[in-house]
Amino acid sequence: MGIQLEKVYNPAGVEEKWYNHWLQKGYFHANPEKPGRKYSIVIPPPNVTGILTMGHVLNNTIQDILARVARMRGYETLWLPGTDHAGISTQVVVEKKLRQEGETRHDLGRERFVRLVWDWALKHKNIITTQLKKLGCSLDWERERFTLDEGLSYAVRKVFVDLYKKGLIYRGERIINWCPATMTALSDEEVIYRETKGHLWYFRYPLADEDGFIVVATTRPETMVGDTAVAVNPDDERYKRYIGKNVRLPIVGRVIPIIADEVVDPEFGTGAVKVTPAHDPVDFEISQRHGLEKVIVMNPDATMNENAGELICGKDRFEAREIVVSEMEKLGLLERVEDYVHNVGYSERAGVMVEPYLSEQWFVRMKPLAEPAIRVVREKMIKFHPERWYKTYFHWMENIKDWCISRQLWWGHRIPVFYCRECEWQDALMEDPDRCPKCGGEVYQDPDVLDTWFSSWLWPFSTMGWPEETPDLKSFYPTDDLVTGPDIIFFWVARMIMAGLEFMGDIPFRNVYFTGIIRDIQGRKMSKSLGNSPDPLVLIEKYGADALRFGTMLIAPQGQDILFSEERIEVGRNFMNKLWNASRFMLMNVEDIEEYLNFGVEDHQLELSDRWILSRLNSTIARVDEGLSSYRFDEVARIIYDFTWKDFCDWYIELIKKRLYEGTEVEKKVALKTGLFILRNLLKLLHPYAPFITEEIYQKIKRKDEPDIVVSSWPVVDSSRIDRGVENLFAFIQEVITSLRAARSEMNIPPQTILKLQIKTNEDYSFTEVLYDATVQDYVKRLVRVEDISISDELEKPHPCATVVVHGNEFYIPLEGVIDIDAERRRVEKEIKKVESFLIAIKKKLENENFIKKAPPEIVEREREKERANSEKLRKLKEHLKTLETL
RNA sequence: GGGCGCUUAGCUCAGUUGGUCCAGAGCGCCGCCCUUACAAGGCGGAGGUCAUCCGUUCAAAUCGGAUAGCGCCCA
Repeated sequence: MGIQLEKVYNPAGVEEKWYNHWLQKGYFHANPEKPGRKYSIVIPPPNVTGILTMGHVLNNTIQDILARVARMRGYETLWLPGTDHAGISTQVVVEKKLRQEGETRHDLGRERFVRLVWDWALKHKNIITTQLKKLGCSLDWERERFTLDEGLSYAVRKVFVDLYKKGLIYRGERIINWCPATMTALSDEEVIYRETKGHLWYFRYPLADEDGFIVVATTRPETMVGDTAVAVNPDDERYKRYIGKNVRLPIVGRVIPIIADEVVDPEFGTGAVKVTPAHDPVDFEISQRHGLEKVIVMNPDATMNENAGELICGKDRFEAREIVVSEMEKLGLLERVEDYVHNVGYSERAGVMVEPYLSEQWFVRMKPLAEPAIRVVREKMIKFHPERWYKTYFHWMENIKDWCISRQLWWGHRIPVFYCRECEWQDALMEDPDRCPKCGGEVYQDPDVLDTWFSSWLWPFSTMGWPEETPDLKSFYPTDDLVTGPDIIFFWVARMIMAGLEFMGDIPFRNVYFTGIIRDIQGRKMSKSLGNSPDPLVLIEKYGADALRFGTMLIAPQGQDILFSEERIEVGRNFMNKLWNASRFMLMNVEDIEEYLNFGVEDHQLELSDRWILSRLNSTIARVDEGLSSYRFDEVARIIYDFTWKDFCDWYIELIKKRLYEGTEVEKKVALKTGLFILRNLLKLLHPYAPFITEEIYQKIKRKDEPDIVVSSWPVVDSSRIDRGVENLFAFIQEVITSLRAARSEMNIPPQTILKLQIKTNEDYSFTEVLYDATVQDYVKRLVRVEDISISDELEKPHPCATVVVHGNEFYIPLEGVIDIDAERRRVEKEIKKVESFLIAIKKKLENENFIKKAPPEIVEREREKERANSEKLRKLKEHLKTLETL
């Protein structure tokens, strides 16, 4: 009875079985010594503490597709896994946990705290790596890395020391973004600007040496206690006479100068602004130009410090704001308050308002690193997909600012700089020193750690063993593709390019594919707080990993954000089930698979449907290859989907049933062999998208000595099998069948009713001859449910009947007995209307002299042909309508 | 303020170099069917002035410009 499969595909069990099998066979392990072509990708390391999100599903499915295709194409393929220690967010999570137990990290001390975070991180790392395995990712787990690994930490230290010696790392006092919640500095990229409703307060600052005052507008009243000047634009006529005079700062009583500086926008507020050098980046610049004093008025936790004066010392910045405003009002110095919407920076991780804060931090000088990184992208040594990200990249790179890399955290790579307690000595070193090399005094290490991205930017080569010259680096660097979200183009992509060029002397990757961002169906970003972020593991359990992957790919157009809804995954599941059942059908007709695979088919034994499906298969392979090489993963998914469902299932399988059930032994074998050939290739094309189900089915239809699908060979286009003639002929037959089915349905003829059919052919049209072919007539009989066909070029039209016209040929369905004349009349009238409006459009074209003159001849000819066929169709339909009316 | 993107069927989106799809798919909707691979299915159907306006062209959903609305990034 053939090989039996379950009626419904059930992914549970199947997925784990094959993943373990693949791992056990070592298919994902890359050998750098193996001769031949290499392919490599490094994973964008997910946060250790993270869990799999839909974003990861999208991103890693694409990488897996690339890796699996490369593997099947015979490349020695490395997809390198790993995780990121995610400095701030990990430390925040563990501190929060500690707080619930009533402790702080300071209670534990640095060493114990870091150990605690390590435990936590390692525990979580397994969660995300297990999830990636569930998704089916073909990662080389023997090479798994973590940014705090010994090897990677060594690379980080070496890079720091090298850059320090080169003078590209320096320590300086600057305005940085300070996160008062986590009490650390942040880089510019870690600040998110959000439009925020606030106010503009107009304060009167009394002149110091005469009556009157100057009015300044500010959004941050609490910082006024740190003002060391008032600034106006030098060209502002209103204020020219004040420049050089002084004001007495209310509340604190300090006398500060009125200065002129170009950056002051006369349009903002009153045109006079307060200058608070220690709490505003622009004011800091002004202070540098004018030699102003910088007064820090806040503590690291954003409470006001003793410099702020008694009134607000110790108060939180927002409380201080209210106190200052009411005090100013009390003093009669508050002129007015306006509503004001402005962009305010928030900490990416902690979500609180970032404080521009003067402090001493470590920086990387970026300009010298950026220059070559701009060049390699400009010269297209690295390509971006889609291309529009070039512009974003260049804009950022050309306006690059120094990178603040020190963080006041404990979790991370400690800055390898040592200071002497006795003398001025300081240095960055690869080995921890015992004593000061200069004076022999006691030394201590800088307490801060490095920005997490300071290790991530080395990822493409630090994971491969750099600074050692390893075989991995030789074989797999530069990597081929990087797949990531555009949200980290600055954080990560740009910096990796700089690091690759600086330390490897070569680009880190050849192509960057930027995915879209997954949103919910309303277009909102997925977030924990909205609760709109589905758990991919739940989806995998419900629908299977293949369905999740395929469904996601189907809706992920290049460079566009993706609106996710679970229904999309159902589409994936339904497709897997369809494939499963098509395979089930093929297999239930097979007793012994080897027998069929060994059966040789001669070309003349192929039927029209065989030639057609072989042609379709090969053009499908070509389109899939093309789609993959242009990173059109959604399009490739659609091409495979359509070929499988429409061409293979709806048409081909339906057409071979006659041979399987009623054909000779040879006919049956030819049909099955061809069908299995199609199925085998189809499974291979689909495997990168849906690795599990394709392996499960392939195992049942492969020869015992053939390799598993995961390491089988990628289908190659056989262009001798692409036959446009056959495809056109078949399209005609499809049109005949579809038109007859539509007629049936519109006349409410129940599916059980078997019809008779008479065909009056018209030899003036190109495909007519094929209608006399017995095989083709069988196609029509089976798919339209007709039992008897009579055919001739001169045929008496039966009365009453339904008439369908396709390419000049008339198809009569005798309607004796249970016919519905009114339905046929309605149907024909509708059809006539359609043809008429089409003809009007064509005639309009053909009557246009310019069209005849200027359009290419073949286009004109095509239109003429359309006109001829449709005029004839119209004439015949009208005739038919007349006969119907006489009834 | 600068840059980028989007606007096609009720919903979500395809439509790669302008003319062989009188505009396609999935979901939803309507009708008929549990036809021995599949009801997670089959067959058929309804539904769109391709945001608006102007232009280029023999020909525009497709190219150019302007407008409107939405979204993102940067300052």
